[in-house]
Amino acid sequence: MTTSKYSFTLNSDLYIKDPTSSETGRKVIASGAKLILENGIEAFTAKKLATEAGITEATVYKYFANKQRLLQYYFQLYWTWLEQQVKVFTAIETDPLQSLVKAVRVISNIPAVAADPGVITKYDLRELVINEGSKAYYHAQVDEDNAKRFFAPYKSITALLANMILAVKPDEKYPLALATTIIEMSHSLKYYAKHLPALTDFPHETDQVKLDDFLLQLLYNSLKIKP
Amino acid sequence: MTTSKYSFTLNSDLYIKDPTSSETGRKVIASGAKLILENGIEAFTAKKLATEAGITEATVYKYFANKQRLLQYYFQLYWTWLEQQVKVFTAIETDPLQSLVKAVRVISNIPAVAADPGVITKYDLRELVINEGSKAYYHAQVDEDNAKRFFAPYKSITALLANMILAVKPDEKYPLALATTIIEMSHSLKYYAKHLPALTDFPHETDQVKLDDFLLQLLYNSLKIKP
DNA sequence: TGCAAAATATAGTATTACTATAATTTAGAA
DNA sequence: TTCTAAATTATAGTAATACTATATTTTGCA
Repeated sequence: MTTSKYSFTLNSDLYIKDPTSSETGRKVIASGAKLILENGIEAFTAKKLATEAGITEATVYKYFANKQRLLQYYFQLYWTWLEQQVKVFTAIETDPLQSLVKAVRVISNIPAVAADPGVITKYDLRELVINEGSKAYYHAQVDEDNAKRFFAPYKSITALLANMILAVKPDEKYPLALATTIIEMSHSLKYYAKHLPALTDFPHETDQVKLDDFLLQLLYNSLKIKP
Repeated sequence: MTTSKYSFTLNSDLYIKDPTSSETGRKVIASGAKLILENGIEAFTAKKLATEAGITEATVYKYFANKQRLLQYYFQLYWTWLEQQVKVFTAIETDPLQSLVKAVRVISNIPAVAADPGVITKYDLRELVINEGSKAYYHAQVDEDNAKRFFAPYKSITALLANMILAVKPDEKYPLALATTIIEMSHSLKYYAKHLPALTDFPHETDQVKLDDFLLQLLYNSLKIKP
């Protein structure tokens, strides 16, 4: 493990050379995210990344062993950052329920902001993880990768939310499964709203409000609390 | 659309030649499922399928244009079959709540049974869909594929469950999102229990009972009903 | 200024995801 | 039974991919 520019620790087994340690590395990250967002991970190749970033294919492989690792890098970066966000935004709350509600809102809704050129916004990073994130672990090598602790940040934010659930309802039988449900659905329902709206009751992209409302309802009802 | 051996209709755009119409086609389906289950869709190739099935690579392409279509075929087969199961098993119930509970149990739990050799069991088909199913729609071509109605059976079972939810609680604001949540989590929590148990409260594969209990709890609480 | 590290240019390999076509086998109709 | 059409095979080929290797050049910094 090494500390990177993001001011938190990412698993160093993910990369060969830390991409935050050089301008070239940062270009790999930014161009990779752009291309994966535009055309999906399946259409993404090292050659396209090299062309987009203005570097050579061989250089790409100096940073990441393969595209699965690059995807897992984004995955880890996202969840690590999101957990930090949750911690920052809930720190000011004193009431456990208010904390929990705040946490769900932070997880469910990331505002779009103007980007520094050549840097991925968190909004884009989130969209990347919504679209492709599940492929980081729905993979034949999941157990190996899990042993390398590649999914630790995802587990960590889930555990954090589960503990906040327990703080509100200490006798909750399934805090982890409930936390997992909230986190997973906050992402997948967003995807469905955009691409398979028949699976949701909030078909338009604009209906973030309804998604938040649904998730909070689910939570309130599960904790048997009145809003 | 054509009617196939499964006694329900699958979208004929999924295949070039109906694989249920010949022994060779059935071998493609059975061998494909076996290989995808064993090593995942990423490691799966037409050549391996041909070798496994004892046919030639060219023949495989007479049935399916590419492996994405084969995956979507399994996806559609599974959800079509599962919806039928739900209908069969809920037909005998008269009480809407009992119907709904039965539906959730059918969706969440498919018993392992002895296989006819050379035929995929529903249990294996389910595992395939749990492991790889999301890749049928988390894909850059999702909108095109949706326009071709490849996801119709998935939408259909979701709508069925949503209507059962409405039968129990007519003023439910988000019946579709709730149905989607139950269906999605019944599959993904099973995967997590096996591979990322830290995300669940029922770590052992044996704990199907706890998964069922969790999903029913979620449902009861959402509908504000006491078990 | 000199040296190590970083990046490039270049090349090459095995595999994949198909497509094409001619030859052979098979199944069913006349 | 023979004929025909369809199914399948055998064979071949192509463009692209996912890397790996290595010698050369550039760059950063002590």
